[in-house]
Amino acid sequence: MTKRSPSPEAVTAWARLMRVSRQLVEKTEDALKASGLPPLGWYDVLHELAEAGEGGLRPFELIDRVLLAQYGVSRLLARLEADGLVEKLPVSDDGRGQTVRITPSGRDMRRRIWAVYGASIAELMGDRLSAKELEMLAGLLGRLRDPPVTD
Amino acid sequence: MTKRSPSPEAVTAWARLMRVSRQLVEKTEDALKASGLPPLGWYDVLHELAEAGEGGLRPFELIDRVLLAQYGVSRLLARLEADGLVEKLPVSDDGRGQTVRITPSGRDMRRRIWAVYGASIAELMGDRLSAKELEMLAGLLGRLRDPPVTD
DNA sequence: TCAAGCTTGATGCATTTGCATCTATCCGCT
DNA sequence: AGCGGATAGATGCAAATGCATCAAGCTTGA
Repeated sequence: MTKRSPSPEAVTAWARLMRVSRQLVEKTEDALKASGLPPLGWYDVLHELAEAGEGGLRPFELIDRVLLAQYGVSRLLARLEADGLVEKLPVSDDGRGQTVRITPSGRDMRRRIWAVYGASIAELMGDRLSAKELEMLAGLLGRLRDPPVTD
Repeated sequence: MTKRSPSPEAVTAWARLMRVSRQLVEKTEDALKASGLPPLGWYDVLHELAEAGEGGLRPFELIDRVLLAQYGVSRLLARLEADGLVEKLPVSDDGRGQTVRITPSGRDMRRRIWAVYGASIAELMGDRLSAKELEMLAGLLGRLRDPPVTD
């Protein structure tokens, strides 16, 4: 197996990406903590479940959407359920599985998190780049995604 | 305190940034694990110490450079020292402090990690965007950085 | 039909992280 | 000199994560 060297441009872009993404996450997490709200991961799950509607989602469907390992989803859902933000329903045609649905209080929590999360996004991204630049950034990032996106 | 809403462009760019950065980190960590190498955080510290040269760095200087909390640095250095990759020296003019210096075996480890890390960057960034695009990406990300960069 | 193997989700155990706090030293001020 | 507060670094304890494995249910094929 031959190892390749990255170009200087690739290294610079990588370093910026790593540093910036961690800074943004950290600041947002700090804002959430300061408001007594749960971490970002909770929002991701509540968001996906809210979008899924009454039908809910199977835990394994959440794995790819929130980029967590199977056990990560399992335990995060357990915490959300313990807090009454989601509920687990047995699924008729598969005795192993369950369907997870967001509860009213889960929807409420999602809104409360978004008030802070959204403000953080507005401050950290919206205030620093124009709409055109944001689209360009999203486009470039889309090409790094797996699977790559070409919009 | 009035909460603001982010623009759709900002939300899209944010979502892409979050997802892509996590995917890239995950793939790179997987590659390191597959080679029996330590995680990315180890590289960051070894890299900073290698750049610092024989003079080494004080632990508190690493905090901002590697974006870790104070206790994170303290414990990561303890692990690196236990593995013989760095050494801690008392510092003459401050009895509280210490200077951390990379060892030859630390330099070697840094090289071994880079062989995999660099290849990962080349594959995940270099292969997907042109040099021009990488520069543009770095420029946009630089504006999101704290403190913002205007190069 | 039923054994072999796959999928879904949970969990025991070790490592890592986060938070709060601690010790030791240093600095500034009176 | 000596007190009060700040700074450097470590650490006890709780929570979260990673890894391996498990149990239960499903599917396939001889």
